[in-house]
Amino acid sequence: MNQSGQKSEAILDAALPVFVRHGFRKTSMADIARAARMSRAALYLSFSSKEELFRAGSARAHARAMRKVEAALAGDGDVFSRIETAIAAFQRELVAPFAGSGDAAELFETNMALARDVTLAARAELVALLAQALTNAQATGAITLDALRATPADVAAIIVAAMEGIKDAQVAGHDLLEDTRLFLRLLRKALSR
Amino acid sequence: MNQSGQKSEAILDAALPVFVRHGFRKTSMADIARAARMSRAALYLSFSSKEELFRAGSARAHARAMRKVEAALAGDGDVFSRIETAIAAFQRELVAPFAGSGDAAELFETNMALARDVTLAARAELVALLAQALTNAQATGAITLDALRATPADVAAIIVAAMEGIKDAQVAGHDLLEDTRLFLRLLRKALSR
DNA sequence: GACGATTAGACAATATTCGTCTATCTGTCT
DNA sequence: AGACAGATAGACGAATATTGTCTAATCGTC
Repeated sequence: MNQSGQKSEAILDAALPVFVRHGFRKTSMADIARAARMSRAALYLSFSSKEELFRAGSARAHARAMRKVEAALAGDGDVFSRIETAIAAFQRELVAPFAGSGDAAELFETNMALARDVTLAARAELVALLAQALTNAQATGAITLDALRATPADVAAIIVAAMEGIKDAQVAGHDLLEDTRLFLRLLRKALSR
Repeated sequence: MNQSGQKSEAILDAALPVFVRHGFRKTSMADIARAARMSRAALYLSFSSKEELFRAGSARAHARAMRKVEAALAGDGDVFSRIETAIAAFQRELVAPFAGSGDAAELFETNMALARDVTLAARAELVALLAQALTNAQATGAITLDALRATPADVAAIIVAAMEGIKDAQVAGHDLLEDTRLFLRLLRKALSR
C-alpha cells in the first residue's frame, strides 16, 4: 500500500470509534483530526469532505466484511453452518460495531444516504454468494428446495432480507445473535430433506 | 416536593446520561428535551438556560453526595473505615458516573466553570465533616496527631486534596479505587498510635 | 367553557462547523 | 546549502446549528 493509502487507513481507524461514539452529525472534522493526531487540514489531503471520509469508511468496512463472508462460505461444515458462520461474520463486521452506539440508527441512516451504492452492492454480493452455496448444496443433495418451490437465489434473498429486518429490530432493542440463531434454525428445518 | 420541582428532577434525571455521553458542549437542549420526552420550550419553563440546568444538576449531585457522606461518617466501624466509606460514597456520587465518559475532563472543567461555588462549598463541607470525625477520634484516643504536628482540620484538608489529585490522575488513566485504597492504608498507618 | 401547562414552530442573535487558503515549519533528498 | 513534499496553525467566508424568546394552537383538568 502506498503512503497516502496508509494515511487514509490510519484516519479511518481513528474516525470509526468517534463516529460510533457521537454519530455522524455530532462528529466534527476537528474531532476526527484530534483522534487521528493530525491537523484538520491534513484530513482534507486524504479526503475531500466529511461525507467522502464516511463513504470510504463504509466501503472499507463492507470490503472487509465480504472477505470474511467468502472465507466462511469456503470453510468446513455443512451448508447451514457455513451460512451461519458467514452471516455471523457479516454482522460482526457491519452491525455489531455500531450496535452499542446509541446513535446506531442515525449511523445506518447516514450510511444509506451517503454510501447506498456500496451497501447495496455488498448486499447483492452476499445474496449471490449465498445462492451459490445453496446451489452447490442442492446439487449434492444436502438440501432440497422442491417443496418450497423456490430457487436458491430466492432463498438467498430471503435470508439477507431477514438479516436486515433483524438488524433493524435489534436497533429497537431485540437481541441480534439470538434472533439470528432462531432464524437459522428455522432455515435448517425448512431446507432439510 | 411541588410539581415544578418534580419536573425539574425528571429533567435532570434525563439530562445526566446525555451529558455523560456527549459532554456539555456537544449536548444540545434539543438532545436533553428528547431524552426528557418533552419540548425544548418546556425545558425553559424549569431552567432559564443550559448553563443553569447544568448548575442545578451539579448542585443536586453534590447535595446527594454530602447526604451519603454524612450517613457514612455517622455509621459503624473505626474512624478509618468510616472515612473510607465516606470517601467511597463521595466518589461514587461525583466521580464514578463521569469516569467512563471520554469527555470526563471536559465535564469536570465545565463544572468548575459553571458550578465552582457549589463544588467548593461541598468540598469545604467534606473537609469540615472529616475534621470533626478526626477530632472525635482524637478525643477517644483512637488516633494521635501529635507526631504529625497537625490539627484535625489540616489532616482533613490533606485527605480531600489527595482525593482531588487521585481523581485527576484517574481521568489520565489511573485506577480510582485502587489509588484511593492505597492512600487510606497510608493514612491509617500514619495516624495509628 | 375556563384555566394552566405544554407543544410546535418561527424568529433573531450567536456559535459552530465546513472547506479553502496562505504562510510557515519539518524532515528528506541531492 | 537549497529544493522539495507533507504537515501545521491559523484565518477566512459561507453554510449550519444552537440558543433563548415568543406566539398561537393544543392538551388535560377542573
